[in-house]
Amino acid sequence: MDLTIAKQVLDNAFRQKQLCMVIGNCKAEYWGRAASKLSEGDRMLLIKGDGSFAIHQNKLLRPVNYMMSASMKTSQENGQLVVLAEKLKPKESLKVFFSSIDFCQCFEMHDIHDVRLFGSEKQLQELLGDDLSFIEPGLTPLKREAHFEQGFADIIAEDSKGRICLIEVKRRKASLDAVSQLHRYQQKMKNLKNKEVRALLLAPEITENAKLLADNYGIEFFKLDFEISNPSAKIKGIEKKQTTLV
Amino acid sequence: MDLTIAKQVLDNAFRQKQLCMVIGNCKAEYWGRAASKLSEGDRMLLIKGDGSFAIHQNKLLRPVNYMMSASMKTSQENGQLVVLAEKLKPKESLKVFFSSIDFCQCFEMHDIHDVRLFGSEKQLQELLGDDLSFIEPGLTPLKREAHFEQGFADIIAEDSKGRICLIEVKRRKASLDAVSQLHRYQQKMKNLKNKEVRALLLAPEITENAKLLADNYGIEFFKLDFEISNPSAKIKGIEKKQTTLV
DNA sequence: GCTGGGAGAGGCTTA
DNA sequence: TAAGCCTTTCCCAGC
Repeated sequence: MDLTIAKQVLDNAFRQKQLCMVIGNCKAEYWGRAASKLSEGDRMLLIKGDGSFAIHQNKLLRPVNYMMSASMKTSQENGQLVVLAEKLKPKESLKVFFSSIDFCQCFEMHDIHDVRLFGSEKQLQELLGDDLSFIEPGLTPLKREAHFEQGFADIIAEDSKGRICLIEVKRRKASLDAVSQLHRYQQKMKNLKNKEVRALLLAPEITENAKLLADNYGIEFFKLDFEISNPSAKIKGIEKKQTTLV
Repeated sequence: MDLTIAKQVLDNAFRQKQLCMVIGNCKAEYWGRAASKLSEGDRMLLIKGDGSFAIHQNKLLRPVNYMMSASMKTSQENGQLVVLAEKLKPKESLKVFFSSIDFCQCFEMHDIHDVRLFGSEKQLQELLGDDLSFIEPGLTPLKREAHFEQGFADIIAEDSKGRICLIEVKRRKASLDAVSQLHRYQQKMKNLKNKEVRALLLAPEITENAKLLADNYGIEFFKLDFEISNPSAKIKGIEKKQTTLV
């Protein structure tokens, strides 16, 4: 395909915020938050109406080079079609050099619906929030998402003995990060209230090291059994995993 | 475009591991790690030779629905072209229903070069590893074996007073996570060696709360000044940020 | 605008 | 295979 034609097609499409696809042999240079060089090869350039700019190889989900909210400019240099994406804050530039183009076409896209997702962490929290006796008898919610200066806990509750309980819900296997995160909230709350604060971590699983760290911090782990149905999610059960006494 | 033709084009392209692009009006259903429903709209389906499967809207960098390493199957149901992506471990399925297709084409992609990235965290570590006196006079790296055996800090060194120093390098502004991460290493090392262990956090910046937490944990923060040049990165300077005495 | 944190995170490396 | 961690993470909600 002729590079000059391709340039015209793109320039017009940018104005109309169409979805643009270019396939051809190209190289690319990025400079900004990092820097990169991509040598010649067949790639697909995907440009979207909101300025999303992505160079895709024929592998992996993610683009090999990309920019969000970019301003685009095309030009011809040395018999190549150059597509430049630029951005301020942070200052970035991505330059693609097409030596040949197999395909270049743009489409108007009519799309008013966004995806509805079920089984997110937030949804699990909501399912739990209503009835914490699932977790432990006498546990009553105080307020959801109480904000601290350092982040927040998913649920704050009070147990039957009047102790504050911070509850963190994870939809995936809990890792060291999750334990550290909850520990930070626990420490912060302890300092605020100047009394004992329980920390409860709910997750479908936990890694071995994370469990050790949780035990070390006095964080209680509960196995959260849930299923993703459609169009929602359902808590099937919650079981406390006691610290193994050595 | 005729749906039956599109089906043939795709079936053939899957066998040849080509890059496939389909544009048309579709809806989609996902079930697996979570569940989702996407109502009708114009979208682009991008399928790659390695089984990467992505439904793109005309906005955002990321696909609205996707699957990696998927097995693909096409079929026709009720006058719709159905493209099904499935996977085991974890068990997932993504079904796309095209009611109409504007475009469907596949390309053989010749591409042997991958991107070379400069300014990664690992590269910064390597630049530092050679000469720690940048950070503090008398700081010397410990044996590489120790680094590998433990494997949980970027760099392990010894200061002029013979104390073990754990050094964590971050290429971006250090957050609470970074501080927690380094603190975990510090605690672990303390328990192993049963003596004082210094923890040094090197980053271009640090958030306010992260700095407070670092101070609280006795983690020392150093401002790391580097620049991304081409084709590499360069450490420009390292300056210790003392705890502000209130 | 910055900060914190989730994500169906993805993707890589090492044990 | 699992765990841990980096990413030009992306993306969003709060402040």
